[in-house]
This record gives sequence, C-alpha cells and structure tokens, in this order.
Amino acid sequence: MIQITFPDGRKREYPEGTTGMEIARSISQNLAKEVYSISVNGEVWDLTRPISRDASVKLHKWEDEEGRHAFWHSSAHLMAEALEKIYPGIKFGIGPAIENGFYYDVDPGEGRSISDADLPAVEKTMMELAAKNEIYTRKPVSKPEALAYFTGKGDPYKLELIRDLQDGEITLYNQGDFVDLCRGPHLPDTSSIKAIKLLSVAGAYWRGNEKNKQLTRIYGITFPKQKQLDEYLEMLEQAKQRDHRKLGRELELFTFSAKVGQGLPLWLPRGAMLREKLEFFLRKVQMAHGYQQVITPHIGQKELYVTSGHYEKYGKDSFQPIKTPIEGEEFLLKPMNCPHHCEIYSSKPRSYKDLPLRLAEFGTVYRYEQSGELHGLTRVRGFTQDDAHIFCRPDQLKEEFLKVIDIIFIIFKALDFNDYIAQVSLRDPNDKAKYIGSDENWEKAESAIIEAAKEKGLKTVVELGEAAFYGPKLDFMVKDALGRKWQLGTIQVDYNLPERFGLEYIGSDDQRHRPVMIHRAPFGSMERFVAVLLEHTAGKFPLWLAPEQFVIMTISDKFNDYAEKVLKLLNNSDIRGFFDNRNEKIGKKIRDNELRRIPYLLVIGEKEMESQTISLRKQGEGDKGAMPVEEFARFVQEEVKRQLQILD
RNA sequence: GCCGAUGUAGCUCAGUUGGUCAGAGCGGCUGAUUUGUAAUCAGCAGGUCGUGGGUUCGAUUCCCUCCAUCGGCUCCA
Repeated sequence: MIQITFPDGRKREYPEGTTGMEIARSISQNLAKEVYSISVNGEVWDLTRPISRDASVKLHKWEDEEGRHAFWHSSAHLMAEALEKIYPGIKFGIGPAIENGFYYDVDPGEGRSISDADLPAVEKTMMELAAKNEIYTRKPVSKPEALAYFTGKGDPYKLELIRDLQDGEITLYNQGDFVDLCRGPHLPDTSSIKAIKLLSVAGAYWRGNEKNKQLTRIYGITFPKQKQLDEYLEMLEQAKQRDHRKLGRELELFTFSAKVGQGLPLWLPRGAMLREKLEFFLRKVQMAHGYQQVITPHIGQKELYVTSGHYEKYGKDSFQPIKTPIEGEEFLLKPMNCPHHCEIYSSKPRSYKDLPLRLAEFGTVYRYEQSGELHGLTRVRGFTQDDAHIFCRPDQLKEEFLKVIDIIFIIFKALDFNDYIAQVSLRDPNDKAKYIGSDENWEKAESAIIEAAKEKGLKTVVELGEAAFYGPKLDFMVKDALGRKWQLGTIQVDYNLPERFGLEYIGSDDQRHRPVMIHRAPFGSMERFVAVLLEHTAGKFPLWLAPEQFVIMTISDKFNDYAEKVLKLLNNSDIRGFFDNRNEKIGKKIRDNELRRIPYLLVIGEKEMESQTISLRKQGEGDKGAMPVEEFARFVQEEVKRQLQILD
C-alpha cells in the first residue's frame, strides 16, 4: 500500500500502482468525470499513470489551469490525428496548449496549403474521432527507438526535437492511429471533448526563427460542453465591440489615411482633446516630482545616432536618412528622444548639485515598423512618447528609480489599471553581441532594477533577452480586449549612453564623474496608451478625461434659446460640452448621445426653462431628476476635482 | 518582411455560377412634424464595386501586380 496525501492534508492508503482516475473514483464517481489531470508531488501527470510510491496529489478539474491544459493539449493531438487523416504525409512541429486553447504547427507538404476554408472539415473529422472514445496511451521509449519511429514516419521536425532531448526522458503518446512525441499529460480518452472550434490559420516560423521554414499554425479551442464554446465565442464577439479601432472610429477620436501612410494616426478633435487631458495630467504629476519640460526637433543629424548606437543597431532597417539639397548632409527622423536630451545635458557644465536633472518631453518619434506589424494605435510608425530622461549620480539612482515607479502607480491608479504585469527585461546572457556596454555596467543596471522592484513589493516576471540594447528595463504590460499583452510604462537604467555622449559632472571632490541615466515613459506612448485605455473603458472615460462631458438636448426647439444660455454658462464654468440642436425627438437624441458615451445628458423642456434647471441623465444610468444649472456646474467641477485628487 | 484571409456609398453589410447587378439600413442633405427620457415620417444626393494590368464580344464577378486592412509569426530603440 502507498500513502496518498491530499491538498487539505488528509491522507489515505491506496494499493501500489493506483492511478489518478482510481483515486478520483474512490472519492466520487462525479468527480471522476470532471477531472482531467493530477499533480503528483508537484508534477502534472496523466490520470491513467500508475503511482508507485507515497505521494502528495491534487486532482485538476476544468477550473484549474492544469486541467484545461491537459484537455487542450489532448485536443491538439486530436486535431493532429484529424489532419493526418485528411492530409496524408503532413509533417508536425509542436502542438502545445496555450492560455485559451491550443495550436499545432504543421507542414502540409510541398504545394499544399491549409486555409480557413479547410477548417470546418478538420473540425468535423475531430468530432468523429472524439466520439470514438479513443484512449490516450503513454509510452516511455529510448532515444534510438524514438528516432527510429519518426525516421520511419519521415517527420524531420520531430527528429530535430528528439535530438535535443535526453535519453530516458522521452515519451510517446498515441490515440487511435496517431502517435506523437510528447511529454504529456493527457486526458484518459477523447470522450470528454464535446465542442470544437478551429479559430484561425497563421504562418509561424519553425522554432520561432525567421530564418527557418514557415509552418502553418492552426489555432483551436475545445470544451467539455457546447454551451461553454458558445459562451467563449460570445465573449470574443463582445471583445470585438471594445476594439479600440472600432471605438476610435465610432467616437471620432482618430483615423488613418492610406494617402498619409500606414501606421500614421490622424488625431481628430475629440481624440486630440483626450490626449491633451492626459498630457495635462502627467505634466502636473511630473512638475510635482521635479521634472522640467524641454522641446527638441523631430530630426537630428545622422551622426547623433551613430554616437548613440541607434544607427548601427537599427539604421539599415529604418526610415532612411533625409538629405539637405545643397550640402547633402544626412538627417534622421528621430526614433528616440534620448540623444537630443543628452545634448541638452551637455549644453553646459553640470555640478553634482544640479543632479538629478529630469528632462521631460512629449516627443514624437518615427520608427519603421514592418508592415505586417502595424496594429491600430498600438503599433504605429509615428507616435508620441511621454518621455523623460533623468540624469543622476550613481548614489541617487535607486531613489530616482523608486520615484519613477511611484509616478507610474499614480497614473495607473487614476485610470484604474489594476491588471498589469511588471516585467523585468534583462539582456540575453547567451547573445551579448546584441547589446552595447560593459558587463560591469550591465550588472550594475540590472541589479538596480531588481532591487528597486523588490523594494516596491512589485510582483515581477523576469524575461531574458527583452532588454533595450543599451540597458535593462522594468516594463509595465497591460492586456487589451482580446488578451494581447502590450507594453505601456517603461523604466530603463542606462550607463551606456552617458558614456557614448561623454556626459560629465563635477563632483564634490572637484573631479569629473559620469552620470547615470534613467529613460522612462509612464504611458509609454500616447497612442498605445489611448488604445488600451479605450479597450479597458469601452470608451466610457472618466469625467475628467471625456472629450465631451455633457450634451444639452431640448424637448423642442422652443427651448433652444434657454439651451444656448445654459451652454454658455457651463462653458464659462470650464466644463466641456455641446448643444445637440437637431430637430429630433428626445428619445432619439438620448440614444445617439448615450452611444457617443457622453457622461452627462441634460434634458431641457418647459419645466426646466421655467425653473431655470436642467434634467440630468447619467450615461448608462438614466434619469437623475432636475437640478439647477449652477448646481450641475458645481457638481461636475467637484467630480473632476475628486477624480484628480491624486494630483494634490 | 513572412503565412492565411479580406477590400461593394462616410459606417454596417446584401448581391452577381461573367451579360438591366450596382442595392439596403444607418449617417448626410431637404421638407414635414414641435416632440418629455435609448431610433418620427417622407423625398433627395452619395459608389469608375481598393489600384493598375490581363483573359473575354463583355469583368464588380476569373487571373496577376500593387495598395490598405484583419488574424498570427518574426521584430519592437
């Protein structure tokens, strides 16, 4: 007998070789139907794998990531089985479970391709196979056996994967006629896979390397119940409604023009107002934190970027230099503000007493992003960074870094961004050639970031190879409506540019010293920030940010004069809004302005004119009753003040 | 840049197996209506069916190029 310990600490005896499924059944038959995998001493196993020693276990249902993972991973195998039936000779790459569903990378073979239109047939075959209740069987094999099998099958990608594996840790799984190299775990059989949707087809480079062959990646998702699939698809539809590209058009915030050029956003009046308010907000925060605004040009001599290293790193695949007509001097559209700010630093001798020097600029930069990369406002070719560079003494670095984190917290709090990921982006230790600067400087910079994040109690994830070429970063990532992660705020420690630009200050010892630089942008870029904000709020901005805070609507045009008077009064009270003077019924005007996400709708008719009031409607909440005009003005001012309290 | 898909009026979308096939709703304009809390009615104007080429007696429809967009991959200072 072996002793099994459950998560709640209870222990129970089972015969040696018992399986997860048997343990589940011993608790209840219903449970047995709902579990998909089991953790044995922290390792996730198949439910059918015999347990031969005392162990701590946890059974995983759909609600657990481990349960869904096994479900989707098994679904990927099921899809592969179906693909092999429909496309004999198809080659397989990798087919993992992902956050929402699974994918499999396949090579359909010369002259064959798979497109969206082919997916329903694959789905159908998967359904048929699933209904056969095929059993997933695990089989440990030796490396030579594994190599022999896939050589026989002629699957070069699997062979490549096997070569990187250690003998003794290789397992094959099969269900029906399909055999795959796989670590597992898997479902006991295919019977629980009841609802299948293959979502999309995409190209994906083998092993994520651009130089390798591009395989066809098929994304799909499966569920134990049809209802869950319906709900998931409904959720995707809902997310589409919050897409910032759709909302940007509907709310008339921004647009694009193929004539102007792809990836170059045009901000419409309402969008410009929104940006102005965001900038105003950050300016105030920064002023309180000792920043000084500067302004620099949109271009700079090519030499400037040769000095900074940007030219060597990005010059060839970037917008190419523009030239003066007579002298032929070369200038670059600025891809970064830091070199300009470095030159401001060195415009006069600096003393240790001047530091830290915090130079801020809403700097518009231009970068050549690959055409396939452009995406609404989140990935563009021209954008404005809420940039600043802090030049400080090494002994001030940590404190300055912590203060920047505070600013990011202030912003995220004011805009209700609670769901972010703090990512420590370090350099790839195996590819140091990608970066400039000495190991010593990198180590100093990386440990400064890690320490600061720790001190702030930030829960961080560490990503190797995600650093900027001149220094490591602390990035704040936020998800969009469809769960795609975007980097917003960023803080970067940089010992390298000060060196390249020969920046110095005179210390208290009367000697020359080198300052350290912090690059930081709490919003990241105005464009991307607005995009993510739009998707988070579905266009319902907080009152202080709303491009239009109120709209006046009259019951009939008999009250237009009074409405004009109210409009003037409110505008004079520094409240933004307009008079919807269309000759429409009140219901129509309410509907239209609700859809435009105007926070306050003011209805004016006979009663209101007589009593010098307005009838107030709050967006999404309906009628709030009558209110004197002055009171409404105060009410709005106070709400804005309350929302911006964080600035005080 | 790569793989796959899409592109019909300002927006959302119908339509043509190549031949009265250029349509609807919303939006816009004009008029009527003077309205009480999520769509008043009527009329009118809008499109060289993304662009350029080709096949054909004939192309919005078939083929190619380019442009833009969408889903991914790679990249992201």
